[in-house]
Amino acid sequence: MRELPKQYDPKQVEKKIYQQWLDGNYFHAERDPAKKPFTIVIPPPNVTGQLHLGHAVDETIQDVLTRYKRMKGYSALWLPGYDHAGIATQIKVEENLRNEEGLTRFDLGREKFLDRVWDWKNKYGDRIVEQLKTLGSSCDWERQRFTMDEGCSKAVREVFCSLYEKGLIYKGKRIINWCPHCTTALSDAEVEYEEKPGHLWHLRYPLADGSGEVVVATTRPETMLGDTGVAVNPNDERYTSIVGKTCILPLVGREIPIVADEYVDMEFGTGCVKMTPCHDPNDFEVGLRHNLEQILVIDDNGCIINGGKYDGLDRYEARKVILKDLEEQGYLVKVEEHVHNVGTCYRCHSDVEPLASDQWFVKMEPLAKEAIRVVEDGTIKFVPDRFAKTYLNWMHNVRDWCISRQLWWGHQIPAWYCADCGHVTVSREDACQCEKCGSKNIERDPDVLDTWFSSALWPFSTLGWPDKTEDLEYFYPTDVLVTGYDIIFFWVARMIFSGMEHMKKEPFKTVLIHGLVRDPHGKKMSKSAGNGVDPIEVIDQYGADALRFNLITGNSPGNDMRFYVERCEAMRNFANKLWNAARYVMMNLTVEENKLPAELKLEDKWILSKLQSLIAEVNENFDKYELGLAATKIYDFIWDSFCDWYIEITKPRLREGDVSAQQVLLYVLTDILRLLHPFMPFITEEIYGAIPHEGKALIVETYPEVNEKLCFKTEEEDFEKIMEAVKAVRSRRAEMNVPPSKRPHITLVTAEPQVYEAGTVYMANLAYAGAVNVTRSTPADVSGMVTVVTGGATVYMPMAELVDLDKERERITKELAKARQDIANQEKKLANESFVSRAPERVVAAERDKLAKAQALAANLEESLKNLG
RNA sequence: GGGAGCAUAGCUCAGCUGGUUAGAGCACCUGCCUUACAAGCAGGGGGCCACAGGUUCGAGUCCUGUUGUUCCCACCA
Repeated sequence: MRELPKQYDPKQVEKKIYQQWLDGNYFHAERDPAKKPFTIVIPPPNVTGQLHLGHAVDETIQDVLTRYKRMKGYSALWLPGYDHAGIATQIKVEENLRNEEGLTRFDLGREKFLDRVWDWKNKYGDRIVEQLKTLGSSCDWERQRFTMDEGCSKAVREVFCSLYEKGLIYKGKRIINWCPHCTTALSDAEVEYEEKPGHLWHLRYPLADGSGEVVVATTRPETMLGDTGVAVNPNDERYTSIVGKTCILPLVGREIPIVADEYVDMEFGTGCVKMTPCHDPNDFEVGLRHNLEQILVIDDNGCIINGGKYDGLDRYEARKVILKDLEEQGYLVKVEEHVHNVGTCYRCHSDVEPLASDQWFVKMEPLAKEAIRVVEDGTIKFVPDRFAKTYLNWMHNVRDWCISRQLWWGHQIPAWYCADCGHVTVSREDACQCEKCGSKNIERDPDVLDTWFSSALWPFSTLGWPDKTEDLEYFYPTDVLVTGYDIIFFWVARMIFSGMEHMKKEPFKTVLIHGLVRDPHGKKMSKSAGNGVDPIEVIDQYGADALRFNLITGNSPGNDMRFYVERCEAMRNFANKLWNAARYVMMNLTVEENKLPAELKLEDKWILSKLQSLIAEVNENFDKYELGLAATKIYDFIWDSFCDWYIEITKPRLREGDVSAQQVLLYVLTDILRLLHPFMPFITEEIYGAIPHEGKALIVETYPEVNEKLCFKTEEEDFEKIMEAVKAVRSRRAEMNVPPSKRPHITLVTAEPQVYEAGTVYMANLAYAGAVNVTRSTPADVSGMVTVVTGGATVYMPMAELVDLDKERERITKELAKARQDIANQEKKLANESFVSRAPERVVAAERDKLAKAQALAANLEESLKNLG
C-alpha cells in the first residue's frame, strides 16, 4: 500500500505501467494445451502511416476483447503487424526523392529505389508500433509481422503459384482501371465513384456514302480519336436503314462501321453510341462481338497517343482542343448539362482512365462460392449482421480481380517470359530458364501484386503458413476480426475466400464491424480538410484511458461516431473519480487481506448484490460484443452506486473504525478494477498495484463472475426503499432551501418498519435528519408537517424547517394534480377487460400496485394541503 | 436503378429479445469548498421519441408508407 496523489496524472503512470506489462511478458500468448486459444490478428496499418482516430477505435476494440479473454483464462493472442502498402509507400518515397534530390525512381533504377524504400520503411516502420503502445495495445510483440517479411512473402508466392496451377490466376487483355497519376492498374474495389457535373456532347458523324449522318452523344469527346465504330439498338426503327453502313470519323477521317447491338439504350441520348473499345468496358465487349478495331488513344500518363496532331496532349487538354475543332468544322450539334459518375483513384483521387491492358487476374467465380457459403450458413458471422448482406451482395456480383500493379514496391510477380518460345514460367523458386524450352533468355514480369493480395493471407501467413507450424495448429482459425465497414470488400472478403481456398477453413468466426470516426460536424477526418485530430495529442492531454473510453462508449456498433475532444474531458473526470475513490478506500484501510466480513450490513448486501447484477450484465454484453453498453454500465456503477451511495453511506462506519466496511470497500473496488480493466487498463493496473492484492498484475487477474452467494434481492430492494426516502427528503430540503445545518426530526410511517429502522442512520447522514422515528401509524397530529410519499413510506418533516409555505403549497398542488392524472390513467387501464385478461399477471399486478400507490399518494397530499391551511 | 443506415432533451448520442415514471455526457438554473474527488456534491428545468397508418391488452422499440438526411453498390454512352 502506498499513498496516491490527489489528482490522477496519466503521464506519470501510462509509460511505467506499459513497461511493467512488457517486463512481465503478459502480452505473449503461449500455446497452452490446458487453455482455449483466442486469436485476433490486427488489421495491419500502413507502414507509412501514423496513428489516427480510425486506428484508435479499431485497436481499442481489439485490445478490450483481448484483455477480456485473457482475464477469462484464454490464451489470448493479439497478433500485430503492418502492411507494406504498395501504392501509398511508393508514392511517398518517390515524392521525397523528387523534393530532396530532384530525381525520379527511373533515375535510380529498380534496385536502388527499393533500397530507398526499405530504408524509409526501417526508419518509420516502428513509429506506428510506438503509437499503438501509447494506446495501451496488449499485442504479442514477439509475433509481430510485416506483409513483406520472409514468411509472408513465401505465403504470397505459394498462393500465386497454386492458384495459377489451378487455373484461377490468368493473364489477359481487359479493360482495367488505370490511374494516370500513380501509373498503375487498379482493381474495381480501388475505384471510388464521384458524381460530377459534366456535359453530354452531341457529335455529327457523316455517313461515308454521303446519304446523311448519325449523331452520337458522348461525355468524353476526346475518346473519339479511338472510335472504331458506332452502335445502335437492333430494334431501333430510326436506324435500321443505316446498320451495316459506314461513317467517317470527324477530325480523324477514319471510316468506321455502324453496328447493331442490344447493349445500346434507345432512350438515352440519340440512341447512337460511339464505340471506343480501348477506353470503355462496354465498348470493349461490343467491339469483341463485332470485331471492331482496338486503338489505344490514351497512354499511361493520361496523354493522347495514336491521335495525330493531338498526340502528347493531356486528356482534358485534348478535350478542349478537340471540341473547339469539332465546333469550328461544324460537327458539334449541341451540348447538354449532364451529371455522371466519374471513377477516381482511392489513393490520389485522380480520375481513373479505363483502358485496355494486359494484366494478371484472379478468377473469382469458383472462389466466391465457398466465401458465400460460409457466410450464408453462419460459419462466419458479421456483427452487426446487416453487413453480411453488404458482403454477400458484393460477393455474388464479384468480377475477376486485377492483381498486377505497375509498381516496384511489393511482391514481384513470380512469372518469367521466354524470349524464344514465348512460354510463361510461373515458379515458387526464382526461375533461371524457361521450363518449356530451357532457354535462359527469360525475363521476369516487372510488376508487383496488389497489396491486398498479401493482406488477404494475413490470418494464416502470420501464423506461419505455408509451413505447418504449431502456432497455426493452435491459433487458427482466428476468433474475431475487427475492422471498419469501409474495407469489407478490400480485405474481409478476400481473407474469407483465401482462407477457404488455402486453409479449407474460415479465417475467423466473427467479423466485428465498427463505424468511422468523423469530426464534430459529421465530416470525414482528413489531412487535406485540416479537421483531423491526432490521438497522440489527445492521449497527451487526457490520457489513453480517457481516449479509449470515449471511443468505446456513446456509439452503437457499425454506426459512425463524431469525435468530441470535450468528451475526453468527461472521461478523464471519470478516471479521476475512480482514482479518488480508490485513494479514499486506501486511506481508511487497516486490513491487508481482500476478504469479505462474516457479517454483512444492509448496505453491504445492497452494493454486493448490485455488483453481481453488473457482473452478469457486463459478461453478457461482452458475449454479444456490446462493448459500449458494458462500459457505460461499469461507469454508472462506479460513479453512482459505489461513489455517491456506498462510499457516502459507509463514512460513519469508517470513522468508527469498522473493519467490515473496509473489507467490503476493498472487495468491491477490486472487482471494479477487474471489470474496468479491459477498457481503462492503465489506471486500473496502477490502482491495483497500490491496494492489497494477491496476483502478479491486474492484466492477468481473472475477470469477475457472478457469485450467487452475494445476490441479495430482498435486501437490495429494501435498501432502495431507504434510498428513495433519502432522496425525497433531500429534494424537499433543496426546494425549500433548508440549510444543511438544520436537522429536522423526521417521522417515517410505513408498513415495513423493520426496513426503515435499519435505515435511520442513513437518513441522518445522507439527508441531514435529526432524530428519525419509524412507526406503523400516522402521528396523531400532522398539522404543520411536510409530507413526502415514497414507494414504501410516508415521510413527515416539521413545518418549522420550511422557509416558504407558498412554495410548498404550490409543489403539493402540482403533485396532487399529477397523482390524480395517474389514478385516472391506471383506472382506465385496469378497466380495460382485454388488458386485464391478456397481459401477463405480473404486469397487471404492477399496474394495480401503481394505482394503489397513486391513491395513497393523493390522499396524503390532500391531507398535507389541508394541514398547510 | 438497387440496397443500407440515421431521424429521441439546446448539442452529441445510448436505449439489447415490445412491459413501471424514455436515459447519459456536455450546456443551463439553484444551493453547497459536507475531512476521496470543485476534474467534486445535492437538487432542478428541459422530450407530441420525424410524419401518417397498422399489428398488439400495451409501440421510442415490430410492420407498411411518407418526408428529410447520410452512405454503399451498379457499365446508360
